[in-house]
Amino acid sequence: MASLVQELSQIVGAVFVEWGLPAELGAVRVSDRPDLAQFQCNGAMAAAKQAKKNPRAVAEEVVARLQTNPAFAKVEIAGPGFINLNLTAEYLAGYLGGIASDPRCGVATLAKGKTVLLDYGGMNVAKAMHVGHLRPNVIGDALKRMVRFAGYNALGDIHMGDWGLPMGQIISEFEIRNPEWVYFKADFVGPYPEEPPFDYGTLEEIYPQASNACKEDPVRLEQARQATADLQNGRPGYRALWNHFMKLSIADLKKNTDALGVHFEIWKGEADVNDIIPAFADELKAKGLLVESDGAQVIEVVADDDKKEIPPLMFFKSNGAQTYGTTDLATLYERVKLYPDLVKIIYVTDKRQNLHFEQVFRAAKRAHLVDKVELVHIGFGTLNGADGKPFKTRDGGVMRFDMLLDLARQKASERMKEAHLAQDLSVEEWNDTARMIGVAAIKFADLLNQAHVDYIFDIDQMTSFEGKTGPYILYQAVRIKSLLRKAGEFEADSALYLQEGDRALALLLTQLPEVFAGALKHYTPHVLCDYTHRLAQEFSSFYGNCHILSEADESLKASRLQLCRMALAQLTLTTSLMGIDIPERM
RNA sequence: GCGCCCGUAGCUCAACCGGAUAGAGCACCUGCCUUCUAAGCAGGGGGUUGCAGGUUCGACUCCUGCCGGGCGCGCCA
Repeated sequence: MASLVQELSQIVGAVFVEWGLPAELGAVRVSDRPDLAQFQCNGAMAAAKQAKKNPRAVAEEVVARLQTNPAFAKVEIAGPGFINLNLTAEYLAGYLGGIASDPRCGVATLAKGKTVLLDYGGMNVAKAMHVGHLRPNVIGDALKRMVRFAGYNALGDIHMGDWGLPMGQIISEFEIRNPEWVYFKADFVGPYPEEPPFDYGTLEEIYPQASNACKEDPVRLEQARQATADLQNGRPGYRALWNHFMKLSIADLKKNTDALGVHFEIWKGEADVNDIIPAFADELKAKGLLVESDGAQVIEVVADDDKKEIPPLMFFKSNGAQTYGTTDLATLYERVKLYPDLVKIIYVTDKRQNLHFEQVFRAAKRAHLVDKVELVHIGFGTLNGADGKPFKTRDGGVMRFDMLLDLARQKASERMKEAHLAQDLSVEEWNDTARMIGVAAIKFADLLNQAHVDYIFDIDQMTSFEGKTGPYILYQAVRIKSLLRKAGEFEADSALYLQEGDRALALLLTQLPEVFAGALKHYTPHVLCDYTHRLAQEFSSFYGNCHILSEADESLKASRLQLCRMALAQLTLTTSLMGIDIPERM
């Protein structure tokens, strides 16, 4: 199914071809000047440059042919050679009618049978999920939904931090506190207990204490390092203890990500590649890529045309231990083997890891691991407080994730009370609606900002029902739902009669395919947010200025209800791509 | 020292591959509720796009040099 802009580009492109010009120059796009026209084509200027002709003369040749086309109500040349186009109401209505009942709202499927893996969790074992985990989860999940909607088999991998020094720090801390536990007895032959002798809260508490102890005391740090090495070498008691960490942590992470509405298909972590690392290292050695440097084993990643210094990827530290470079590269190696249809891996992490991923990607290319796989790193910016510095709680701490969601829910609830909204809801419905609005507020605000820039986290602003916010979008969508409920049954494929007041909304509804394609191509969900907001606003304007239920002309009423239904369908689709749900009432 | 990112309205942010008069939201001002959810709608004011050059029909966008802010640069992840 071609989008409207594609249809128009074909028409205009064909005319360019008639004049011996490339069809691509006939590309039509939505006009920059809606006061002058609905659509424009800039190809005449480019063609004139190539053929060294007068742009207006070229445009005139093209326009002469277009004027006879029944699709256009108006074809004009403006300025240096812009071709401005307006559609007839019939043509526009005909196009919209064609996508009215399309569950994809006119967006074509772009791919089939190919797998894209997204690595976006990055949460750590034994460490409470906090505000810093918001962006990778929200952005990664949205990108995954977009990739999936495009037709790919999209897999989200949480890639937990479960194998580094923190594990050794916690294990050694437990060993100091509870040396009598069977996990630490060298002569114990098992089996180890099924249930851990501690709960998740204890684990969460112990980690920062152990971490601090190691910072202050080199001897303590050495203990932790040794424990890490022993764990990685498979010491049974440590592995049994580590299994407890995993079980408790995953349960807690699931609770948090479920509350946020973010999901993972793959719950793997750094530890999962531990066993393949020796063989992988041998392969790298055989390829001559693993070289010694200052006692460590590294992969050089400098290129001849590099202007900057780029350090090698650290594969084995001088003490033989792994780094996150080791596990990231080995994970890549495993993923490529595991998913034969893999065409792309998208990593969503803090942008401060830019250099690390450049190193990993270069190493992977040198090792020919990814000859058929594209690697993409989306580095996101910092979440700042009102002072422009990294967001902290009042007492200077890091806000826990569950606190963050609860804060958003509370704020949403306050706003609902202020607005006297949803007063007839039951307590359960009220709380659930407040929760949905809170999550929508946070996700929309996060996605609205370009991923790579830092942004100011302002909970009052993002939960506001006014302005470019999640709640505003939901509010408009709920108004449509309410309207459609009142309208009752109506002809599903009613013909569209586009009056003056309906035109702007109708025109906007044709733009989703290009918006989606652009957002997907550049990995920019904020483009989708912007469109969603424009659509909500355009609907609101339409709603404020046009009679719908009270419209006496039955066919016009049906046509307007059809527009409402399409607007709701698109709002539902675009918000779902952001991981945002729309309540029935609010 | 080297490298990456950012600098646009009072504030928070957009601007598709170099296109027309740089757009939204907030805040401010003026109208509109006996009609479908007024936390809505209609309208208004507000800009030397950090600075200085360059490339061309045309630059927020590309190039060079400055100024200001953030971040990174082998054995943490």
